[in-house]
Order: sequence, then structure tokens, then C-alpha cells
Amino acid sequence: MRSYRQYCALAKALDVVGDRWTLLIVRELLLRGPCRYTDLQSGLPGIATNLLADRLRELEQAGVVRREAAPPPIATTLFQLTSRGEALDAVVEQLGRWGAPLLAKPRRNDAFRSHWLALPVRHCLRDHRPDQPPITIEVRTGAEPMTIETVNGAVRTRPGAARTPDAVLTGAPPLVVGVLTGRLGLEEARAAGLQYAGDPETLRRVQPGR
Amino acid sequence: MRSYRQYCALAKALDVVGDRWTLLIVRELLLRGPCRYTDLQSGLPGIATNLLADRLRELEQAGVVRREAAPPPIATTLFQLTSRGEALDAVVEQLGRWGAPLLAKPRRNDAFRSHWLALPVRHCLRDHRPDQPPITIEVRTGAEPMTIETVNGAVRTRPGAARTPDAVLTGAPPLVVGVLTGRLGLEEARAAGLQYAGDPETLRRVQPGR
DNA sequence: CCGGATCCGGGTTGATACTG
DNA sequence: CAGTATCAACCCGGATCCGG
Repeated sequence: MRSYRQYCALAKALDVVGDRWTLLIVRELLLRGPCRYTDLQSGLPGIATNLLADRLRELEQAGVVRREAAPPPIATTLFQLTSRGEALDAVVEQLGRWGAPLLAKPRRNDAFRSHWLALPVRHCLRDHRPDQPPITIEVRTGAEPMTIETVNGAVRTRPGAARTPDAVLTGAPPLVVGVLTGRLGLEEARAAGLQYAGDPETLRRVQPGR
Repeated sequence: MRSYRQYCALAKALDVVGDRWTLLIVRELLLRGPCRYTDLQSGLPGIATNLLADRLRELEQAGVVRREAAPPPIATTLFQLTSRGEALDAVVEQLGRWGAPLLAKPRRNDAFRSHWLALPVRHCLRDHRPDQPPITIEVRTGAEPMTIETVNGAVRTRPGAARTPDAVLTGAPPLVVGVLTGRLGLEEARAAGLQYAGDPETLRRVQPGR
């Protein structure tokens, strides 16, 4: 991208991360940790391969991303955020918070990846009963299941199913996101096609708003 | 901008404000309040007039900007942020914080406008002695002077000179920004060409970091 | 399969000129 | 003052290809 050539912190930041796709690449690396090139491609549906290669080079040059040869026997290169890149977490969080209301009226045919759920989970959900035994919620909404679990007060996500989930949430992404963020009531979502197996209290334990 | 077509809050936010120039237009409206078209042009050196018109239309459509006929006798249209647009303040702040270190090594020929100083001032400076009488610092670094003043605990900026400033800061933007944010010591900046008239304590009262 | 490079058509941006 | 018109240059998206 051409520089804005303005002596302003915002303009300088946008010189680095204002390009198309750039912040979405950062999102992938924030949510998934070190990624292979093809992991990034799968998490960024619609990106052209030359653009991904270009952006990774630019981000590396800017000190946001580091490229590393994975230790044997993996034999592939991994892309990961530097500490400077991880500092973009706050930017991604604020943009995500601002964009969250736009998820209320979803367009059809929007792509979806299960791990994107980690964004609202990390920034909205809290364990309101850290004194209680930890809980696990399995979410089935994208192509792959993912798991939400409490770990001494924090709420984490990880890919894959849970061994013994306290609850299982199944349905379209808008319903799952609506319920998790508390925008949609459980009964309301059920009427729209969401399936929830488990104690509603399990859900309330991590939902925002009180 | 083409939509990313991803069911993700970050992607949805970038669908609206991810276009080139868009967040800089929001910056102008955040820092200066309601603006005329030509005010925006002067605050966005380098923008093409057709792009400014396009972006304003898109932002209006997205509910971020409102266009209003100014009350007589002004007889001009004013552009201002809606409440949704003002909510982008947090986004601009985080991006500005992230970009601030990039101001340390300035390129020559970067454009500068005095009112851009309001960004670091709003987000970094605090009045550490709200019990004391208010103070006023005049800054002369761009084409026009601007004034920093404490108002019961908060630090504000306004365009124009101060009537009876407690201090006057004169010099190139990198020096002024460096001193205000505390990255540069006053003596260090003086050696580099900054002029400071007044009690150094006046400066310390609002500088960040203790 | 992985990690790109290359090529091409079309859309967007940027600079300038012009207008109600 | 607040844009529109025009046009060249550049960037993006999609497809294809290629060396490990």
C-alpha cells in the first residue's frame, strides 16, 4: 500500500496494517497461533494466493510476523506473530466489538470457520463462578466442532470435540453467536432451530451481562 | 470495497471501515467535530476529491456519518459522526497507540496538521494535579497554533493560540510529539531544536508515566 | 500436498480539470 | 463550496503453473 505520508500515529498504523486482508491475517495468527501457509489460506476464504504471499512478506518486513522453519519432523515453514504483532490484539478486539452488531443481520453465503468463534468468546465471555468445578461446552456449528472451557476463571477455546461436555450447542453460526453473546435468548434461538443439550445454567455461567 | 463475506465481527467491521482513507476520515470527524467538505480535504492531505465524496457516501449509507445542512446563516453542509461513528473512537485509539512507536523514526516530507496532536493528547495525557489551578500550554508546530488546557482533571485541545499560556512549545512535530508523550526528554529535545518557554513542571503535570 | 510465482482481466485509486 | 468527469496507473481476484 502506498503510505499516507502523514505524521500521525493512526496513519502510520494504517500504513502497516491498513491493507486489504492484512488484519484478517493477523486475526488468524492471533486465534490459531503459528500457522502453515495453507492453514492461513483455509482460514481466509476468498484470499488470492499471491495476496497472501505478498501480505506475509510485508508483515514480516514490518516486524509483525516471523517466519520459521518448523522443527523436524514437521518440515514446513510456520508463520507466527512477533510481540509487536500480538500487540494488535487490542486493535482486533475493538474492531470486533464495533463490528459485532453487524452480525445480527447475517447475509446468506457468508463463509464461516469454527475457530472464528474464539474472537467473541475471548472478548465477551467470563467465568462468573471460578470457585465451581470447570465446565466444558462443545459447539458444533462450522465444518469442525470446537470446545469452550473454563480454566481457573478464564474462558478458553480449542478446536475439536470435548470428551465429556457439560453442554452441547448445535446450530447455524448466527444462532450460536447470538446465544453465546447473550443477544439471543435460549428459547428464542431454539425456536429458530438451535439445539442445546445440557443445563442452561452452564451457559449462563459464561455469558456476558451480569 | 468488496465485502469479505465472512461471518466474523472483525471482517464485518472491515467491510465498513476497512477501505483506504475511511478511518482517517473518521479521525478528522472525531478530532474536529462537524466538518465541511473542504475542512475534511484540508485535514486529509493527499486524498482525491472523488474518493472523499465516495467514502462520505458509503459512511453515510453505513450509518457512521450524518450529513446535515448547517443552520442559517452558515449555508453549507456539515458532515458529522453518528453515535455509531463516535463508537469508533476506541478503535482509533487502539490503532493510534499501536502506531505511536512508528512516529519515533519520522520520514521527511510527511504532512502534518496541528489538530492531529489531539489524538495523542486525548489518549496519553492526564492532569496529575486536578486540585491545582488549571494550566494552558500553547503549541506551535504546524501551520496553525493549538492549545492544550486542563479542565477539571481532563486534558483538552482546541485550535488557536492561548491568551495567557503557562508554557509555549515550539518546534518540529516529531520533537513536540516526543516531548508531550514523554518519549523524549526536554533537554534532549531542546538540543535537537525544540523551544520551550515556561516552567518544566507545567509540562510534567500532564505528561504520561507517573 | 506444500509454498508459493506468474499471468491476465477488471475494478479501484489518484491526479487533474471542470461545474452548478 | 461541494462535488462530478475523465483517464492513466495500480492493485486485486481468479486461474494456472511449478519446484520441492
